[in-house]
Amino acid sequence: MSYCYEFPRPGLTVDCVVFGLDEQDSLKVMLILRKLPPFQGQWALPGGFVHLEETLEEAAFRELREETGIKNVFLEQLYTFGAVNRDPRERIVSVAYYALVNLRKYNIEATTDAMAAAWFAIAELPKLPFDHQQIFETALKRLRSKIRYEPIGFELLPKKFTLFQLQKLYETVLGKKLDKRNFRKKILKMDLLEELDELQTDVAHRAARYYEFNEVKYQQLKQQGFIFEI
Amino acid sequence: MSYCYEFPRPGLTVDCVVFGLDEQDSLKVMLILRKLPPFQGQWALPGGFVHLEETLEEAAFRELREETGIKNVFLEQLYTFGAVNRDPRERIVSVAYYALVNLRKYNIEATTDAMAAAWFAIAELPKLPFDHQQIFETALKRLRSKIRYEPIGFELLPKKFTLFQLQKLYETVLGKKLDKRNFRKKILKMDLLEELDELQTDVAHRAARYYEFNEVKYQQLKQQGFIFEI
DNA sequence: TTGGTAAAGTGTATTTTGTACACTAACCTT
DNA sequence: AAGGTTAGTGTACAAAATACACTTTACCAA
Repeated sequence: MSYCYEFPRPGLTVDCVVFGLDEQDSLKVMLILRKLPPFQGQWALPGGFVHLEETLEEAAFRELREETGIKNVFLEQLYTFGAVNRDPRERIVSVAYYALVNLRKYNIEATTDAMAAAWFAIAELPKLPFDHQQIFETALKRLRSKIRYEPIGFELLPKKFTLFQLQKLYETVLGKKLDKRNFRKKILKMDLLEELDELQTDVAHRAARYYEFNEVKYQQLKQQGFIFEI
Repeated sequence: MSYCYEFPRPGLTVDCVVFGLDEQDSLKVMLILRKLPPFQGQWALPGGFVHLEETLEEAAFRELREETGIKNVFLEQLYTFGAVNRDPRERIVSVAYYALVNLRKYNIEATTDAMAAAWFAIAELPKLPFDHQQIFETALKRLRSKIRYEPIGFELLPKKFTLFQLQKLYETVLGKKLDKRNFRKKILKMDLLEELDELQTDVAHRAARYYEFNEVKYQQLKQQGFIFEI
């Protein structure tokens, strides 16, 4: 069976840049091992062809689920890459998405076979096929700028987190140290975090308090013109 | 002649939202009158199918030139729209771009036949076909947020402009009044404008000084971490 | 020529926000 | 009991944002 058109058409794919924070607060990206040519056996961004009956976002979620087991995560369109020779086979245009994941929930072992997908520190990525290096760089740049004026950082943390975890996250993503007192003052003043009655346990020092991000409150404030900014 | 593939493929198009500022400092969008079905005879965003041998940006520039006569303008990718039923014929995915134009240079009469393209005030757009209303709204939102932290507003003005023209532009796009003294203080402090030895002529009041945006200086400062912000 | 009109151009005082900085508290380990 | 580790807290200073009103210039019309 084949599908014929009057004019030639580019192929259309989606690719995903999945970011996660590991236990040492370092930023990682999930790559998959390609099982088919081209670039068989190389690590690459998860992705694949868009089906006719699904939206672009649905295609991105489907590929993520199929290739890495990840679901129910923050996912946002990044940019569409359309260089003429980005794929060695033929003209293929790719709509890139980026995702933010609480990495603790997605130990690779639990979700897919460990040989097919793995987390890589962003400073130690292998050489990527196609224009995936460029896609990754675009995603990292977007994450770094977006995290400053939208509260998307919480997507990388567990539901309950300490203020210091949050600070470390910002330090990691933005690549600079922040002042502890000023950071706390600023984030608490926004009134977006719920202070929980729960403290850390099993830590070798004074236990920190847990907080939760209040998404509903954020949406309300946003309506009223509030602008999140770190 | 026809082109056949093993799996069905969506069609791939580009659409452009072209913004211009008219003489009364009001924001306009260029629409074209569709000559072919679907939606024949309706006003719509300029756009068309992506060819195999051109990038997405090249396709957007080509369609702009062919349909409106516009060339050499600021053009940037906006978002890719992929709802399953956005086109009544079949599945078509569209990569949207937005453009900023010095409208005085592009009087419709000078560039293309006046019946085929026209400027519309953004508050008085006709009903648009496909998801073009949504594309337009996305573009307007992008323009409003981007103009605050990138010096793209200058693209809408002639090369030489007065500070008051610039202020009016910001007031129009952002939809609020700004303080004259504070605006001048802020924009001049950035040191991105060249004061020219030239004044307005033929105005019924004190003539204002012309200024020019210094793109080279902006790129240098940006390298050094400078962030433009209004 | 003169008076009216319309926008140009200019400075300061106040408020708000950002920044720099150091010690005590609590809990675990040895 | 002492030492190690992170939690948690306030103030003084600097920088940036904001609010605000009058004089200057040029043309036009009477």
